[in-house]
Amino acid sequence: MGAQPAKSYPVPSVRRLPLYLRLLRQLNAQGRDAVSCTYIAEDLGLGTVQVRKDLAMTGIVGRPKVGYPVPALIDAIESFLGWDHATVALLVGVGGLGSAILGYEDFKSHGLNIVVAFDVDPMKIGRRVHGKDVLPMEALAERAAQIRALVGIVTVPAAAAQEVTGQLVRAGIRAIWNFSPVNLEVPDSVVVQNVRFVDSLAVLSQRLNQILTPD
Amino acid sequence: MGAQPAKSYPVPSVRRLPLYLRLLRQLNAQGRDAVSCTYIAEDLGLGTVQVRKDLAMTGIVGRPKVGYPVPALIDAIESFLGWDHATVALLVGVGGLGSAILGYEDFKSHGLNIVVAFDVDPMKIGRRVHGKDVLPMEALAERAAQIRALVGIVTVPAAAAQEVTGQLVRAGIRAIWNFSPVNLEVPDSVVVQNVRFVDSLAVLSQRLNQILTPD
DNA sequence: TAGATTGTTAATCGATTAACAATC
DNA sequence: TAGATTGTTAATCGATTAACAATC
Repeated sequence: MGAQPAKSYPVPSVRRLPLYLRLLRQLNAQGRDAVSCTYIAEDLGLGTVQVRKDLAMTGIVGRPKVGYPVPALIDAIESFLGWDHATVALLVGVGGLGSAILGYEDFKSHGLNIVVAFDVDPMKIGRRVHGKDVLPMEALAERAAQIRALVGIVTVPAAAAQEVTGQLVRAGIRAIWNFSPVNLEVPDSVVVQNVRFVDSLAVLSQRLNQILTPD
Repeated sequence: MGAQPAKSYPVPSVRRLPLYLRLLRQLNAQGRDAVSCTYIAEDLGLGTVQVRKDLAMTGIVGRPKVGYPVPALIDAIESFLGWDHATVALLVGVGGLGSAILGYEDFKSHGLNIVVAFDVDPMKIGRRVHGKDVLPMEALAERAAQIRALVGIVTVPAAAAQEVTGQLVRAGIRAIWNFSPVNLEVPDSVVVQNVRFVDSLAVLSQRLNQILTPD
């Protein structure tokens, strides 16, 4: 008895799963029913052992000489990530990035169903963006409960991010996908995943610097 | 003689630099002229040794008992990343995400100057988006040379990403910031940095799954 | 001086890769 | 059967963390 160790998987491996999934869906569409690690590794520029380890994480079992069954592997990855069912999400902050995310059709095939958006701007409230209603912040708590939203997407300016996060947490949201540069404070019962463009830009800049100054 | 080993820095450390920079700029605006690792680590939720190692990478030297001089540390980070001068960038693919990036003012304070955009859509060509001209793809090579663009931002649909990348490489671009899900092929002389939303979503989904199913 | 803080060397931890046994 | 491929255990590599010496 007591709290389970809550088996944790390597983040780098989890991050690679969508890469596999994309390739596998292509292969599936082409009617291929089996694929080997060698093939996947070759195509994605990874090591064969790494691919095997990553895939093993999802519970899939391959067959020597044959490889992995494509449809079963797709199912295994989707089920491991919870992408076999749609998770209800809402978005706060209908600026440029928020609007782009509302219009990004791909999330649907990745387990995320963005149902409604919220903003403080009276010019935006009442409109529909990519088919989704933009409601006032005051409606957040009630609507979130109504639709049983589990994920909150934060695309507000930095100054508003923590305040919005508090509202999301109080509204019963369990995961926050944060596109603002702020380090959000949340209770342990809520998960935060950050997407910070400038972090990625730093790596780009540093590597560009390096190839430009052969010093 | 011979090719230098080209000293490489840990990617995780480089990715953390914008986090430090953001805090330091805040402190600087408040007029603080020195800051300790303890303070930084506390504020960002990191370890003090990690902060020291990361900052040491930029060449900054601190003073025991005092800490680091804030303005000098900002300069050190900016110069390490090449953010002390604007790097000229162009963007290809003026869809939702592309437009959002064109309007994202923050990149200017992170060394990136997005000068012009390109698209294939006749409805978009000739327009201005967030003050930037949208030109036809045919104009890419000439304009890229004219403005001496070093960075190409790829925000086109997956199907077009590799083709566009080829055009960018031929136009003399040295770094590609790729927002498409495709693994781009480029020569060794060109750097690619990927931003893939669904990779981040995978981590979010898996962690959400984990807190929802206490199993 | 005493003590806070930096800088560095050594130990730990976790992910990747290599070696090899198992199996269809 | 032979050989390709999976699955796993051990070795390596790199990043983080701990211990401690240096210094203002």
